[in-house]
Parts: sequence; C-alpha cells; structure tokens
Amino acid sequence: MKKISRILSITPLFKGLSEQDLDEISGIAVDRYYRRGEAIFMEGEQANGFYIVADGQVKIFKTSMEGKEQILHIYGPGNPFGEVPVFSGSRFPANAQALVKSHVLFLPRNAFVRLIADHPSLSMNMLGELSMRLRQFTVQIENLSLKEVPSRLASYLIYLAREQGNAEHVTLAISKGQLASLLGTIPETLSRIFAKMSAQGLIRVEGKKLYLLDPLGLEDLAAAGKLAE
Amino acid sequence: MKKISRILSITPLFKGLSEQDLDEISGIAVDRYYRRGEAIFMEGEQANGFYIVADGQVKIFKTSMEGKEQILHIYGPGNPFGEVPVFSGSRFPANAQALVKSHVLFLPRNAFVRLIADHPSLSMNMLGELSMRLRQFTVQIENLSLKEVPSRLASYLIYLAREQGNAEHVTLAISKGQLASLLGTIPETLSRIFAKMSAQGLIRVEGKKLYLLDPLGLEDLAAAGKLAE
DNA sequence: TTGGAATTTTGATATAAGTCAAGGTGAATT
DNA sequence: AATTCACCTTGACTTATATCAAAATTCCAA
Repeated sequence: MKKISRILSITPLFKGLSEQDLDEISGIAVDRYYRRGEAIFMEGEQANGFYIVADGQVKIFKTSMEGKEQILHIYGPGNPFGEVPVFSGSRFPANAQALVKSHVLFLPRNAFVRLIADHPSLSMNMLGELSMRLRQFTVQIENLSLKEVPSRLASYLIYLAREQGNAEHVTLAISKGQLASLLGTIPETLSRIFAKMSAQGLIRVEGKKLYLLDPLGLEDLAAAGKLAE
Repeated sequence: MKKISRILSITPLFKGLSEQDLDEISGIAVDRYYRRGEAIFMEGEQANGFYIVADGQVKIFKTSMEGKEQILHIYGPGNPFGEVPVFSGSRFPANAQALVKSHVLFLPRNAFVRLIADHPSLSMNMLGELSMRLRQFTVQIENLSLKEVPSRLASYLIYLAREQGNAEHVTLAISKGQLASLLGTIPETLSRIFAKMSAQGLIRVEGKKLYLLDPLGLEDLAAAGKLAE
C-alpha cells in the first residue's frame, strides 16, 4: 500500500487532493505487472477502469490491416492512460502495450466515478488532463497532415531537448523503429532522414544519443523548411 | 434570453441540468454573430471563454506555412467548441471560422468554471464531451497515418450515411474543397478519386448529392482496400 | 565470448498524392 | 441575358515516401 500512495502523490492528476483522498484512492487501486511487449488492452475491448503508469513505459497505438503501426502516446511514471472509456463509450479506442517491464495501477471505473463526483478538484484535474491530450492530438494531426517527415523529426527533437532540459543533446527513450512509428513513418525512411540531417550538419547521431548541432536550423526545419539534398 | 435557453436545452453538454441551472447559464452566455468566412478565433490567441454553435456551421482548422489547411472538426447547432483553453493552457490550439452566417453563444471562462465546480453532472458531461473528441481524433490520426485517401473518403461516406440515416445517398453539407481539407488532401486529388470511384460503380456523384451504389464495396474500401485502376 | 536475433542502414524501385496550369461548370449579381 | 467569380475537373509532371531486398550493426543471452 505504501508503494501505491507514493506513486499517487507524484501523479499530477491527483494534485491538490488531501492525504485522506489519496488514501481512499489507494484503496481502490490495483497493482498490475506486465512484461516487455505484453498487451495491456486492445482496441475495441470493453473497459471497466483506467490505468496509471507506476513504473516502466507504455505505448498507446493503432495498427493498420497491413501491419503498419501509429503510436499515439508513450507514457511513463505518473501518466494516466485508458481513461476515455470511463467517460464515453466504454470500449478502448486504441491498443496499449508495455514497451518495457512495467508496473501499472488499475483504477476501477465505478469507484473512480463516485470519487470524482464529490471532488471538484479531481474532476478539474481530469478535465485538464484530457484537454492536454486534445492539444497534443491537434499537433499530431497538424504534423501528419501538413508537415513532411523531416519537419516532424525536427519538431520532436526540439520537444525532447526542452523536455530533457538540454539544448545540446537528447537521448531517445525508445528505439528508432518505435520513433518512426511515433512520427507516422517507417524505419527505412527515418534512417535516411537521420543520414541526410547528419550530412547537413544539423545533428550527429551516436546510437540513442543525438547531438543537436544546429538548433536554429532545426527550428527552421520544424517550422516548414525543406531538407536540402 | 428566451432564444438562448432554447439552444441550451438542446445542447447535450447541459443534459440533466435543472431549469434553474439553465437559466443561470443563460445569464452568463453572450450572443455573437459571424458572417460567412469570418474568423471566430485564431490559433495562439488568448482565450477567455468557449463557444456553443446556436445556428450555422463552424470549422476548426490548422493551416501550414504553405497555406494548406487541415480541418479538425465541423460543428453545427448544439456543439460546443474552443473549450480546451478553459481547462489547460489558455491559448486556442487551432483556428475557428464560420463556414456560413452563424450565431454562437460565448461562455466566459470564470463564470463557467464556477458553475462546473458545484454541478458534478455538468463536469461529467464535459468529461464525456472531451472524451468523444479524443476518440474522434484517434480515428482521424489513424486515417491520416494508416489509410490512403480513397479509404478515408469511403469511411466518411459511410459515416455520413449513418448520420443522415439513409443508406442510399448522402448530402454533403460542405463544399468538396472543404471535404478535401477535412480528409487531409487537396481538391484535385479528391476530384480524381470521386471520378475513379464513380467509374467502378461504387458511387454516383450529382453535385452535393452522393449515391452509395455499392455499400459493401465501400465498406471494403474503408477497411483497407485498394481502389483498382 | 560468441552466436544469433533484433535493429538499423543502404540500395533499387514503385506509387500515392501533390503541384502547376488550363478549362469547364454553375450559380449569383448586375 | 450577360458577366463574373467561386468551385470543380482534367491533364502532364514532380516528389516524398513506401516497398522489397539485402547487408551491416548492435544487443543479449547462452
């Protein structure tokens, strides 16, 4: 139990709740463990609760008939996922799978809905969470529809640099294949773009460590720019 | 004032609220009128409230540097829009523009947040609304990333048929150019695909009226299928 | 440490969809 | 009825990215 409340206390979703409230949530949360690559839920499956990553890394994704995959989110400790069916529908709109060995908390729907009804700050937090998701999807749609792959990659690198608080270099938390799927492309294409961007001196690639050699050039590319031959 | 509460009463967002509550909301809502083509808000603009379509048609969209446009939603009477900044950020993530002469209600942020705090059913409705949006974006991302334009069009036609409750034919509420932008393509491409689909006997196009001649063929195409030459 | 699988890269080729340009159609306005 | 303008269509061409195949590299686990 101790372990659960520690995770809940670092979860932004529960910010502003009292110690007691957190205990109450601890009471309804259930531990679940997944191996690397294991499915957590599948698109279309009936949901009876949602999840919070306690430890590890989880991807939310769609797949096409032909087997191509599009990653929608990658979540780490403190991130909730699978909440959509709690508030609408009741079936998951996408698949969730553990990218590495992971520990997640499962929050049963009914108990949570009861909780939310008399904790306005919890519902405001959840509204904030869903709004952030909508914002993010907005960007993802813009990227897929209005930008080419090099721009998407540049945007992502800039985003990572900000997130990791280091303008010099970033470290990929995922494989390049998974990055391709996140950017809406395939590994071959991503690889070629890495090569081109390196040739132009925009970046230097050393395994999972990427040096951002020309931040302005990257900004430029992210905005609209074409990647020269 | 009479007019406002009639609109509020048909707005799903306010379902389950008492007559009094609706009156209270009427009190804080402000009428706004827009001409065809007029901007309602722009991406990045500071928001101090959200909107509900009372009458007319509004598009939410992003544009690229080069001027290509991607429509995210098209809303009609009873649909709320621009709520994201109410709960996160405070800037609009996209643009809104009236597609036809429109009447919208503006709900100031603060008054609405106060209202939501002590009306659990209102916050549940809003959570439901945002969840539906997330669901829809999920589909849109899937379409853009994993399906080709003919499949997207077929999906859209099937969706329209369901919405309009007629399996035989559907009527476009928007121009073909706008439809192209909604599907993430350009008018030329859409036009060619209409031509091809007509040649295969899948549909027949008569201006804004589209006859679905081969529902199974369309289902097939929507799922994954390729459009033959 | 080595063998084998997974991941990444490179090359040759195919293709869906975008661009540019020119007509055509139809509906509204004068 | 004539004119204009927005919308739609068609054609020739270009291009970004996917596909298929194979080689190279990296990563683990035996």
